[in-house]
Parts: sequence; C-alpha cells; structure tokens
Amino acid sequence: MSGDISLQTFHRMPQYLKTLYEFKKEGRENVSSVQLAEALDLTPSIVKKDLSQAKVQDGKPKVGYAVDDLIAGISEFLGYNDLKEAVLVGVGKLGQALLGYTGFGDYGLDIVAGFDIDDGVIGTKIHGKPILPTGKLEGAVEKLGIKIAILTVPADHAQAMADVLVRSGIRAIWNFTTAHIQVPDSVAVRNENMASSLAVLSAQLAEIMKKEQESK
Amino acid sequence: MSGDISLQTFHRMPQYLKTLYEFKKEGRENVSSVQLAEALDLTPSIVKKDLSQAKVQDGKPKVGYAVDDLIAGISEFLGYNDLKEAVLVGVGKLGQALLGYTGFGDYGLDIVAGFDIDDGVIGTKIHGKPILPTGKLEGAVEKLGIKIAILTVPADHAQAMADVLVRSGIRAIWNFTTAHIQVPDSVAVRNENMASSLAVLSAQLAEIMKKEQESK
DNA sequence: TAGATTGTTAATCGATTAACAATC
DNA sequence: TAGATTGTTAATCGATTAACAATC
Repeated sequence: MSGDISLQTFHRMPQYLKTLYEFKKEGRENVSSVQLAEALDLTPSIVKKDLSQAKVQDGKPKVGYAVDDLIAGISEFLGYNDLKEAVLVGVGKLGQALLGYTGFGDYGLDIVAGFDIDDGVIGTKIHGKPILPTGKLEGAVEKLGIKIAILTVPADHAQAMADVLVRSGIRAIWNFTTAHIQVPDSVAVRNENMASSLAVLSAQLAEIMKKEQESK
Repeated sequence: MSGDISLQTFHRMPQYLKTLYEFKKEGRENVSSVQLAEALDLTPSIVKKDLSQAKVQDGKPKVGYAVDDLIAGISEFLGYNDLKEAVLVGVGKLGQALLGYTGFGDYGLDIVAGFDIDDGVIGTKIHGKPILPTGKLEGAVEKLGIKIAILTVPADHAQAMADVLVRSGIRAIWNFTTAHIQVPDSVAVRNENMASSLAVLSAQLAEIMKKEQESK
C-alpha cells in the first residue's frame, strides 16, 4: 500500500534517481545501499528501507542493486512515465520562470496552459504555453480533467484562486505563494514557501556561527 | 539556546508572522493559540510550544498574546530587522526571477549581486542588481564578508560552484539546483528541490485518488 | 468568582538507526 | 567456502499531542 510509505521516502526517491543516472553515466552496473547513502549523505539503513518499501526491485546480497533496474523501478514508482497535465495560475515573474522550466517533462509533468487576469499577457504564448483568461480556468480544467495546479498568484489572491481551483475539480495544488490556503481534505497541497525555507537556512547559519564562536 | 529549537519551529515562524499581520490588519489586538492554530491548520499545543521556545513574549491567560508584540518578537527572532547580504550564482531563468523577487527584503535578505559566466549578461543589471563574472565571486564574497549564497547554476556545475563558494567563506547555501552538493559541516545547505517536492505532491494526490476509489 | 488560556510536563506517535539472520 | 550485502525486526530518537496546574 502506498498509504503507509512516508512522504519522506517519496522526497528522497528523485534524489536516488538522480544519483543512479550519474552512476550509470560512469558505467556502473550495480550499486549498494552504502554507496547510494554516501552520495546523498544518508544512512544505508534508510536507503534499504526506502528501496524495499517502494518495492522497486530486489537487491542481491554481496552485489547490491542493478542500476538500470533501479532507474526503471523508481521512475515507474514516481509515475515519471505517464504524463500528468497541470495548469499554472498567475503568470508573473515566478510563473513565467516555471512555465519556461524544461525539467518538468522529466518528472512526468506537463503544464498545458497559464492563466492570468492581465490583458497584457492573455492571448500570448510564454515559452510556448498559451496564456488564457482566468475566467476560462474552470471550464478548461473540468473539460480536460486536469488534477494538478501550480499556484503563483499574489498572496492576497491565493485563497480565492484556490477556491476556484477546488471547484473546478483540481485535486493537487502546488502552492508557491506565501499564503496558507484552506482546502478540503480531498485536495492535496504542497507549500513552496520561500520565507519558511529562508528561516530554516538562517537558523542553521546562526547555529554554525555560534559553534564557531564557542570553539574559539 | 537556539540550538535545541527544532528546524520545524523555524519553518513555522514566518507563517505565524504572516497570519499575525493579517489579524493586525483586521484590527485585532490579541490572539490565542487556538486562533493561530486554526488559521494555519496546526494544533494549539504546537503554537504554544513554538512561541514559548522562541521566547517571543509571554501570553496572558484568558487574553492570549498581544498581536503587535508577537509581530515584533518573531521578526526579531527571525532576524528580519538586520539585513543579511547574499550573492546569487547562476543568472538563468530561475536566477533572474529570484533577483527580481521583491519579497526578500521583508525577510532581511539583500541580494547584492549576481554572478554568471555568460558574457551576454555580465556587466548588465538585472532588476537593479549588477551581474559580475564568476571569476570575481571569490574576491567579492571575501571582501564584503558575505555569508549567504543562492545557487541557481545548472546541476552539473553545482558541486564545482559550491566548492568555490565554500572556499570564499560562504557559510550558508540556498541550493535551487537538483544536484546534491557536498560541503563541510561548517556550511549550512538548504535544498529547494522541485523534483522532490513534486514527488511528494504526486504521492499525496495518488493517495487521495485511491481513497476516493475505495469509498465508491 | 468562574472560566478561558497560558506554559510545561508526560504520553504518544512516527521516522530513523542499529542489529542480525538469510543468502548469493 | 567466506564474507559482503540484503531485507526486516527491534531499539532509539525526536517531534507532536494531550493533559493539567497556574493564573489573569
């Protein structure tokens, strides 16, 4: 059951995949949990647990895991093979940068269109993606059966826009605004909050500088 | 000591702050842990614990916390009052979007310059920030005593660039590349990995869709 | 005063780590 | 065969939650 695999495990999976591609490029055919752990600053225990939970493929004692099979297994596990369509709402600076980000395809994500209220961008194409008026959002999402939305509107519009998204049938919102949005339990939200990230980094920095002081 | 406050607590602090500003705007003078918890989908227990650990300011039984004092206390706790200078390395699409992001000032972060190897952008200003050649990075960081770097280079340059940053005295790297970078313990790293985030969101979405199926 | 809410301690929960039998 | 490495179970660790005495 995917239900009892921790979200942390999912978080690490793309990192394993990236490392495996590097190993493959170097011509390696097998890899052990110790080697994967070293490359990513993890413990062999957590690597073994993650891989076994993902039911990716059995490793062989003494040999380790086959790199190719692991790549195939994790890609499948993460759903990188079947394309998931998404809409992007709010075509400001960040929205435009994300529209132009070519890496999403590798992760099975395809942004089919951007939506905005600004007549200046409506009707244009940005990085090849059509920009449509927000008014057409609900219809388009419903008609195409799209389940994922990327939210890049100004913070004070975030909740209102989230409400529209939920109404139109979106079931997963990747929230790049600083606003905390309220949605029903039937909708997943992932917050990409720069302020929170920076706060954590600053705390780590402060801790490091403090230790330095003390050791002097 | 800030050492035993969990990073999760730091992560939540900017969210409290944002909510408090909203409450202030509504004219509220006091707020209870229950109200803050409701606004952010947390428990009152964790709110009380966070606020007491941050030594922000004592609440009053029956009344709660004073909104203004809480705003001041958390801002101070997060270091939003004293400006921290940072450099940004890799002025591609994402780098440019971050250079243009006006919100950092609110968090006490000031990006003083961008660095790149592309002659096309070197010497120009992007969103008012000068773009300098990577060769000048080490000197500038050292001379200005800058401690924070934002890393937005292509993944295959990430480790090499991180090495340069460490050498020049940077002590905190905000890593927006998909690469896992190896740095000494004396340097903090915060990974902003889109692939990992998307994997988690996808897992949550799959879980939701599965539950839906089952309940039919 | 009565009762809402704080700050803190103890109980619970979940994830990571360590240990080890199985085995190629 | 001997030993490296797997997969899994038990122990540990850390964070969240629940409970409750203190108190405005």
